Amino acid sequence: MSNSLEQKALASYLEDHNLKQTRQREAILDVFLSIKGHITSESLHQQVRDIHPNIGYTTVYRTMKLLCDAGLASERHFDDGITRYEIEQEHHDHLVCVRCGKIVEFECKMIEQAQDEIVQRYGFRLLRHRHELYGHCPDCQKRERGR
Amino acid sequence: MSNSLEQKALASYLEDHNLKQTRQREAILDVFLSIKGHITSESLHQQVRDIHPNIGYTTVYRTMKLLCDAGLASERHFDDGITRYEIEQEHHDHLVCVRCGKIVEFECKMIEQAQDEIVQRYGFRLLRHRHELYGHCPDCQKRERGR
DNA sequence: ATAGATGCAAATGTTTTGCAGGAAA
DNA sequence: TTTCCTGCAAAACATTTGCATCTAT
Repeated sequence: MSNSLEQKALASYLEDHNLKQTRQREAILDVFLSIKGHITSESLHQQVRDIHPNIGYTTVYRTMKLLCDAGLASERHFDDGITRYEIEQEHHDHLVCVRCGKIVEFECKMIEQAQDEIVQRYGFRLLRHRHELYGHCPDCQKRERGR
Repeated sequence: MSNSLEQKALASYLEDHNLKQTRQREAILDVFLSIKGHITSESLHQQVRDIHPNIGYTTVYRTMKLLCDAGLASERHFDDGITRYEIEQEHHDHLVCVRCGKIVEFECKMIEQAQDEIVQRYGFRLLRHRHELYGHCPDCQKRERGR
């Protein structure tokens, strides 16, 4: 186990909340951190099983909820309805390819400004937002033309 | 049953696809059209039951899928994971109050333009998008201050 | 008469919960 | 040794499917 910032953050969160550091929690965090992008509970469970065979689905769910509470992970719900987790980081939005499933992250100051105006117009107080663009990625467009 | 545009659209869709016009389908469409905003399957089922007591959940689901295929309804998945249906109309986005559940629709040309730029930058072809702002509505803010 | 629709019950897929045994503090 | 965790099995949801029956055409 590498001793990353996230590992330390988890340890201190656990300590602060009188929770225990277990091999399962470490293994799940390890696998989760090794993922580049977004991972489903199922895929996470499979990968954790490779290094920690007897781990249960339940523990994966419970631990991911814990990581979310600790601010290390966040849940994403794209249009297919399956929950995915990603590493909590600077806010960004997503471009999703509906053919191959590729997910690209983007950020746009202009849109954030426009959002603020809208929120003001309706008198809301903004807590968070989600903005997803669905389409075909360059590779899939090539593939389409190739046929 | 009123003979709205949507009723006629459904009738012609059914005819075109060799499907049958049934009392259940009419009842579901009637209730669905009477809703101002977004409705869950459960709420739709309850309301349809009031005017057509023996209708099954299954039929509600199947009919809503049919209405979506016919272009009269569309599915929405907000962050709570429960499917909601809305009347298919000009594209718009949503402001959602996370305290009381109120949903307000908005539209913003500036954002649409910014989106087009992003899509071009990554070489995607845009099919659709979703943009949701989550926060507290004015009423809930008042309530908060009142405490 | 026939294709298609319905409603029930059962299956599905995902996530949650109860609980007895097991491990960290 | 006490508190918290785990893994299993079962429950809980939302949604879908199989099937015998019914109905629109």
